[in-house]
Amino acid sequence: MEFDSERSDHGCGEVKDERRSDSGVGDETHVIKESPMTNTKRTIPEDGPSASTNKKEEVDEIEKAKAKMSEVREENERLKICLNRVMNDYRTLQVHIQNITQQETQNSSHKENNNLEEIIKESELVSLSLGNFPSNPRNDEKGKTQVKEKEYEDLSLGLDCKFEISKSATEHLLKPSPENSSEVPKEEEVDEVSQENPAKKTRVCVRARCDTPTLNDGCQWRKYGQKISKGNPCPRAYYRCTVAPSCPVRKQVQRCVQDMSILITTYEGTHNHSLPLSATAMASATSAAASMLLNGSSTSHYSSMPPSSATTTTSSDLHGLNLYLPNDGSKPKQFYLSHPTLSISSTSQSHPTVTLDLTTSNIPLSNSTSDPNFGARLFTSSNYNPITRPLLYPSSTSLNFTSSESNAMSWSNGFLSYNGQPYSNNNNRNNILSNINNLGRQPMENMYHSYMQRNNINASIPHQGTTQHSMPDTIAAATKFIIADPSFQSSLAAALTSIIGTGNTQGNESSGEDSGKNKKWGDLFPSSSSRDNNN
DNA sequence: CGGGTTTGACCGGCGC
DNA sequence: GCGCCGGTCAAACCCG
Repeated sequence: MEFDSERSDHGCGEVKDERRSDSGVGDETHVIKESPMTNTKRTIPEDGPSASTNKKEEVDEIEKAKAKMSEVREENERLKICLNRVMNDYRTLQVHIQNITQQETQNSSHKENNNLEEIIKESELVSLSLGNFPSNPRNDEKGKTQVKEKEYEDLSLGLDCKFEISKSATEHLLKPSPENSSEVPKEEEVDEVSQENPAKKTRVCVRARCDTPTLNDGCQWRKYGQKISKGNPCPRAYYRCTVAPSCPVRKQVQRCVQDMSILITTYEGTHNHSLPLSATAMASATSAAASMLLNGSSTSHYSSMPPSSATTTTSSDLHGLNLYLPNDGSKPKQFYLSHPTLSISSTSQSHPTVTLDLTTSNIPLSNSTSDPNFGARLFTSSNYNPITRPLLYPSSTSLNFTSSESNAMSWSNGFLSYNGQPYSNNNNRNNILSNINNLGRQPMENMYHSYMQRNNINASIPHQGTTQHSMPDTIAAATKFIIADPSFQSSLAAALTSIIGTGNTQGNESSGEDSGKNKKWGDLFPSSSSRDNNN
């Protein structure tokens, strides 16, 4: 509850400040904070008896303030440089991945023409789902890579993830000319197209435990309708975003029929305005989830599972990574990360839907296994075929998923560590842990190269199914993926933020005991700063 | 009184 | 073509 009020306090009123700090990257904030201090200090020596010493102190204070400001400026500069570097790395790696994907496609095309056609079909299906694509058929390889690039951009636009990195990176990729600075026409274009094809927008469904009627996601919503939907006695509420009057974003809120404490929130559409920080967290999560789905839609890796049942959670590759253990029959085993449960699934309805399962429950949700360790179940359930997605250069990351039970995996400065309780359903625990640790000790560059190599290897191995990877490979692959994909890190962080928030609403709030609760975004993912500090 | 919610009516897509 | 169902509209209502 405290969290909710805090979030709402930091709601839309904060947008202005964030926008301001975008240009100055925090300079002004510091100036504003410091100037009253210096002002009050200045008034002291006028009344004081020893004016010279006080003046000296005043000068010292001013000098300190100046030094601090310059430090902040330097830090801002460092961050900018780091940001640029990340963007460059992102572009480079995306080109790499595209080349690899092209090679894979070419290699497998003569073997698996039918499947490739299916992939292309499904790729276009997802493209349509965003409502942002021209419907031109793309038959050549170049066209397909352009599709992927466009998909990536459209997802980020269509699902509200409008961070400067991804946006500018995709802009650079798509239009190398420097004339892309104007964002407004692009958004208008996107909105126009999406309005042209409103029935095929991708939706992002967020499942989270929440006592409140709606999930507090940082945006302002106005309820415009309520319906009893079939198969669920709980009414479904329809909300419209009211942050901007013309914002087309809508969300549906409904209680889960199996567990009334679970709130199912489905987002649809594109915000045509800046988002508050708390809203960008959720938008980031949904965008990352959707991008995982989307990027999993057009690869030459594919599951043997037919894209049949609409809502069945099945095992599939995640960016070429199978996060499921080999099936022992019915129950899929999952990759336990830490406290919150995060799953990503998709359904193939009229709206392709990505589901972020942020519930932290012992109660099995959908068809997942029980979750004795409150582990973060990380899996995809995609009816689309996976893809070798563009990878960001893995920056030096500190991704800490420490739970209250202290059984957690954590990334710190590019190294993965695992503390406390192990993997529950695993006999090869030591192998896994050693594998993880070995993996974690690799420099990030080596990790990337090894990943690329493995990708090439995997490209030559025909995929018989989605459960062919060994468990250590699964963990390693998942680890690599998470490390390498900042958007997914954002997703996880947003999920954690959301979980922490809902946890508070459930009366689990303690005054700062929770290690994650008071952590800021940058504390969770100080990737840019930590990397820069290494220089 | 303005803004948000409620709720019945209406519309369009889809399956039979 | 018909009916079901999800989604939206808009008038009435509520609340601060």
